[in-house]
Amino acid sequence: MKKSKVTIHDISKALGINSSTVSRALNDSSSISTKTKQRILEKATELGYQRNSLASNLRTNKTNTIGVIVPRLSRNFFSSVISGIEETAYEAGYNVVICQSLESLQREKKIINSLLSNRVDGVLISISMETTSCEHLMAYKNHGGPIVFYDRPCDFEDCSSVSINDYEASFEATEYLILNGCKNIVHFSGPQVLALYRNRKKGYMDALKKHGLIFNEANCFESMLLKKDGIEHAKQVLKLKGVDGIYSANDTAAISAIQYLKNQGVNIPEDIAVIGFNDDPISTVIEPALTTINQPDFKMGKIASSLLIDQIKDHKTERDSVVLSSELVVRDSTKKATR
Amino acid sequence: MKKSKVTIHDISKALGINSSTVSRALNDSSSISTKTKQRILEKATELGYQRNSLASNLRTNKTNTIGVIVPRLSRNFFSSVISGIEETAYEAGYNVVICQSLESLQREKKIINSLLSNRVDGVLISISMETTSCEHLMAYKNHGGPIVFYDRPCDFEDCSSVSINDYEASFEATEYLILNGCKNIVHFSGPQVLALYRNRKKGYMDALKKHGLIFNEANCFESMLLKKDGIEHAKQVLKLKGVDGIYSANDTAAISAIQYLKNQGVNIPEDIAVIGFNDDPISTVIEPALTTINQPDFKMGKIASSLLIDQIKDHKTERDSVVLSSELVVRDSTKKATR
DNA sequence: CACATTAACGCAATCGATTGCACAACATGA
DNA sequence: TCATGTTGTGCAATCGATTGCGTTAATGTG
Repeated sequence: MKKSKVTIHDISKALGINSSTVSRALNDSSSISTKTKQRILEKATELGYQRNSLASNLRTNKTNTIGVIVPRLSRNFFSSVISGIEETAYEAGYNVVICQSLESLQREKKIINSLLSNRVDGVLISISMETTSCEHLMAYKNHGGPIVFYDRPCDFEDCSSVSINDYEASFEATEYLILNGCKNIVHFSGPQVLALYRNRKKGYMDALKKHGLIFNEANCFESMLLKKDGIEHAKQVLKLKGVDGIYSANDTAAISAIQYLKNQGVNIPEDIAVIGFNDDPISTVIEPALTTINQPDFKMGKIASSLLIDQIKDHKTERDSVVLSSELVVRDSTKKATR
Repeated sequence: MKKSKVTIHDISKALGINSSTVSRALNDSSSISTKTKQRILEKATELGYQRNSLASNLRTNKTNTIGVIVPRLSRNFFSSVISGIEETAYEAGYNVVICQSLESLQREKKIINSLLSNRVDGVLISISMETTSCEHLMAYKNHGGPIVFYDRPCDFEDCSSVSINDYEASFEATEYLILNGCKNIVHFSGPQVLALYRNRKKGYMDALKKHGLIFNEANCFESMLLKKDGIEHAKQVLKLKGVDGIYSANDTAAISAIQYLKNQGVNIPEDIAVIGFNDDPISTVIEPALTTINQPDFKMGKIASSLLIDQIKDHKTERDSVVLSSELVVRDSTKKATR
C-alpha cells in the first residue's frame, strides 16, 4: 500500500529549485535552461513522479478530454464510430471517455451531468431512442462545452452534426426492391421520434409513390429493431399474405426475420426479398447474404471528432452539418432469378 | 459562449452564508439545519450550479471512477463484460471510463498512464495480446490503485482476477469432437503469450492424449484469430488432408473458416466438424449453426467490478481468483449423422 | 566602463471544494 | 446561577499544478 504521492513540490525540495520552475520544466517551457530541465526530468523519473491531472485541469480549466455518448457498445456500427473518434482525438492530443446510454433518456441525463461536472471540453452524442427533447443538452451547452451530434442528430439549433443520407439511401434501397420485381414491400422502422428513422421511412414511402405503389401504414412495423422485434415483425409479415419484399431499417431485425422466415419455409429471396441497413459483419454470414446499406462508420467518427475539436480549439462559431453518403451493397437476399 | 462558472462561493455570496456551509449543505451533511439546506439548494438550482468534480476529487483524493481497459470494443464478449461492469459500478456509485488497447502494448501503456494521472480509484484490465510483461502494471499498482484482471489474467502476484475454466472447457470441447468420431482434430490457437490461450491449447492436447490420439504441433495454427486468420488456417487445413475436426479458440476464426470451407465444397459437419469459443450472437446465424462455448460475460463483468470495488472501499488485502464455469453449447456444426 | 537587454528562475495568488477546529447561541441539569 | 452540552456556522488551511510579475545574474552595446 505505498501511497506514494510524488508532487512537483517533492521534486522541488529534493533539488532546491522552486516548484514553479519544476512545473515549467515538466511542461518543457522555453524559459527554463536545458540543464535544469534535465536535472528535473531525471529527478522526476527517479522519484516516480506522475502528474496529477486533476490539479492541472482545475487550474487551467480544461481537461483535454472529450466525452462520447453512445446508445449501445454492442452494435458494431457504434464501436467502429468510436474507433474513428479515438483515432482523430488521440492525434490531436485529446482523451476520450465513452459512455453508453443503453437507449435510456434517464441514463443519458445522468451521463451528461457527470461529463459536465468532470468538465470535459466537448461532447459527441448519438441520442437515445427515448430522447424527444433536448433540454438536458441545452443545459450542457449553456454551461460551456460544445456538442456535436453524430448518426442521430437532434432538431437542435446551433450544433454541428454528422450523419448519413438516410433518405436517399432508403429511397434507393426500396427502389432497388421494386426494380427487382417486388410489388408489396413491408418496412421495419425504428422509433419515429428519431429523425433518422423518420427519414428512412420517408425514403421508403417516396420510392413507393414514384413507382405507383400504394403506401399502406399497415405495412410499416415500428419497433426498437432488436432481434426479437425482427422475429415479431416476420410473424406479422406472414399474416399479411402476399408480401414479396422487406426493407428493414437495420440489419439486426432483418437477419432475425430471415431466420424466422426460413424456418417457416419461406424462400429468400424468391418468395420475399430482404434489404437491411448498416452492413454489419454478420450480414455476410447469414444465408442468403444480406443486401444492405453500408455506412462510413469509421469516417463518421473521424469527422465528428475533428468538427468537435475544431470548435474546442478555435472557438469557432459557425456550425456544419456534414452528410456522408452511404452505399447499397447488393448480396443474395435480393437477387431474383432473372426472368 | 456563456462560460457560466457558478461555484459554491457564488452561492455563498448570494446568500451571505459561508462557503463551507454551502459545501456541507450540498453534500447533505447532518450538521446543517434543514432550513439553510433548503435555501442553499434552491439558490443552487436557481443559479444553475454544477459541482466541479475536479476540485472535489483533488481535495478528497478520490475520483469515484474506475478505469476499464479492453482489447477491442467490437468484440461482443467485451461489450457484454462492460455492461456487467457498469451495472455493478453504477449501483455502487462509481463512474466507469472505458479505454480500448486495440491489442497494442504501447497503447496499453499510454492508457495506464492516463488513468494514473487522472487518479482513477482502480483498474479493470484484460491485457492485450502483445503484453508479455506486466511492468507497466506494476508501476500503476505501486502508485496507488488496485487492479483486477478479467478474462485474460496476468501471471501477477497479488492481484485478484476473474476468468473462466479455459482448460476444462477446452478439454470438454475437444473430447466432444472425439466422441463424435473425429480422429484428426486441428486447433486454431491464439497467441501463446496469453495464459488463456495456453490453457485452451493444453486442454486440447490433454483430451487428445486421454483418448489415445497423437498430438501433432503441425495441427496447431497460432494467430490473432481474426477473420482473415480463420480463412488462412482453413486453407492450411485443406492442405493437411484427412482433417475431420476443428476446434477454434474463438468464434470469429471458426466462422470465417467455415465460410471458406463451404465455398471449397467441404461439408460441415459431415466432412469436418467445427467447435468455436465465445458463443457470439453470430454463431447462431452461420449455417450450420456453430457449436461453441458460452462464457458468462455479463456475470464476469459484475464480479470483476465488485471485486475491485471491495478492494477500493475496504482496502482489502486478500486477493481472490474467481474462475467461472462455461458451458458447451451444441449446435449443428458438430452433429454427425448417428451411425 | 556604464547602461540596456535578455535569460533563468523565484514568489505568491489562484482554480473550487473540503474539513478540522473554533466559536456563538441556546438549552439542560444540578 | 454556573457548568456542561448541543446545534449550527464561520475561519482558514489544504489538495497539486499553473502563471503573471518581479528579481537576479549574465550578456550585449556603444
